[in-house]
Amino acid sequence: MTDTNTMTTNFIKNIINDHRRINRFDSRVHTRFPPEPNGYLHIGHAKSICINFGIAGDYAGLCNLRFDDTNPTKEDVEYVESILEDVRWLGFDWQERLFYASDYFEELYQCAVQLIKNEKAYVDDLKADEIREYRGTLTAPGKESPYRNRSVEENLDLFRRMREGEFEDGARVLRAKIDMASPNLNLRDPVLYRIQHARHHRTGDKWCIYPMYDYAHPISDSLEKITHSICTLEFEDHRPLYDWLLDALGVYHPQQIEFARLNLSHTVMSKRKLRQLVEGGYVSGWDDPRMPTISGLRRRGYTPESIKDFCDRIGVAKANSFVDRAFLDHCIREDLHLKAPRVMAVLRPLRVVIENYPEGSVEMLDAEYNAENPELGSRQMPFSQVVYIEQDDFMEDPPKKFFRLAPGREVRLKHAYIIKCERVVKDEQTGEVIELRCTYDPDTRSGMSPDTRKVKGTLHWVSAEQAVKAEVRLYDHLFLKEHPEEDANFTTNLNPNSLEVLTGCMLEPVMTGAERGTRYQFLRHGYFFVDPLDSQTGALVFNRIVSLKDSWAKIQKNKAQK
RNA sequence: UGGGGCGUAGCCAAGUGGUAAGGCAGCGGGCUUUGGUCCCGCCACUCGGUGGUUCGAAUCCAUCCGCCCCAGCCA
Repeated sequence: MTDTNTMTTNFIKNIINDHRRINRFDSRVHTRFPPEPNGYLHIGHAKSICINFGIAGDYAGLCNLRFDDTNPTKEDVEYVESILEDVRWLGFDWQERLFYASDYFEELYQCAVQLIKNEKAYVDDLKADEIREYRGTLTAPGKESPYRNRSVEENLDLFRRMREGEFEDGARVLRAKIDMASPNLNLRDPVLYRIQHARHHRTGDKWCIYPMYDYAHPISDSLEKITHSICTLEFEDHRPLYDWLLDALGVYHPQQIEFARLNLSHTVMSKRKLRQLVEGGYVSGWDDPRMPTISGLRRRGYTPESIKDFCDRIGVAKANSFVDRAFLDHCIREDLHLKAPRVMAVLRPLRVVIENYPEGSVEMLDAEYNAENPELGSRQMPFSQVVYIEQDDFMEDPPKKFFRLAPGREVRLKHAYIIKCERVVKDEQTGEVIELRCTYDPDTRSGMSPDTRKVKGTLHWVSAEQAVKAEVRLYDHLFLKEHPEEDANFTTNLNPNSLEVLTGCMLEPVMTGAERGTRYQFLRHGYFFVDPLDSQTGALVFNRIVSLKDSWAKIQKNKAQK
């Protein structure tokens, strides 16, 4: 992993540096990550998590984890549990500072009472659609509710009775008394509390009125003595309300700062759309390895380090942006490059018989796990008369620059010998190549010195007799289009080939013991993860995390386009 | 047509009056028992456009253009 984070700067850090220069907030830095438990976290949330916990770490400050659980009808403990797991998995520690907005319901209520007493809030009897009408439009000012000038006593009484459950859902709301003519719609007497006779996942039936985000959030930040309340751009318009409320209450006042949320190419990021993919059966669940959710990336085999590195390197700014998926791929390849043992796996086997190799004899060849990281050690690989190679590594009539196996041509089998293709055996019916008859040069075993000849191609292979069968799942972009959300019905852009399941894959015998949740490089293919749920000893299942870069495939693709 | 933001390479992004960092992608070459990695080189005479201020402007001013967000009793 690169160590760019400590050197990178961004506009948020610039603001914080300014604050520290003038000793604002006593030079403290205290952030918070405030998810609503109404869905699973995705990589966009990871960006926010990394910013909030990262900045706290950079300035020796603190970062709280706080659930913004103010809407019981949409939230659930299933989500809070998954969120806790995801943040923890990413490697962040909120220590003893796990909070819930619902912990503050009583304080929030008392603050509302104070606003009423100061004639800064009132109970409105208008119905939802009436409030909408009274709000006006983007260009026309709104008009004041007929209930706007009730007495403090009446407001206090009504608000208390709202809490006590005297009224039906939607019968009344508590509103801030600000300015119905404000060009900022958020200031046109925003709703602070609504009546919802709903059971809350933490407070149960204690409450039947629930605070709105715009009301609960600033006060929660204030109570926690947050210094920098970092959120996404769409809340920029809400900042005047955030500031108004805290000023109206005369309480500790954090600074809200907004940044642009992350968009990733070839996928969708909104909770609503991700939910649609799950509920529509387009994917197997929130943790489907094709999903951009934290749980999906984890199931796929991405490391927390690679995700953090990615988040650190994409930067933080206010311009809307679309980060290329290729950059995420780059980050995981870089992370696994030295970490992952490199082993042989033949995904689409082609049988090769080495005619001059003594039948029935097996020799063990030494093979290091990672030539660039000797610490990973080595293992023994059996070599025998019958091996499998990749179907793609043989062509009967190869093009110019193909330097793999072809009739009459030689290649090296990595860690073993140079072999020559003598004959091609085909299925009499279909004409399909079903076996290669080859010879080997016994003087070319790896490690022998002097090395005999140089050949252009080196192939991976597996000895047939000892091979371990496995299932391998190859993943590709979930969507064909770079920006699938451009179309109203984004599901039409789904990639029909985003998952390919290969069942007859042949692995070298050392892989028998591959443990769930571990990562390997399959030589010349990519990085693979032993599926933590589906893999069994004797029935191994691998997820492709990311392929290796493949310049041969690129050449082929460019040629095909011409 | 109200308000709030944002425009630096194909994609991110630094840059805060002194002459355009870095990464990804791409292209060319070297090395290579992974067509991987690694190494070397190329890739913005110009910062949305146009005027202006200045010895000097991506940075300041004016004006125009483009894109995003806001009319939930969601967050």
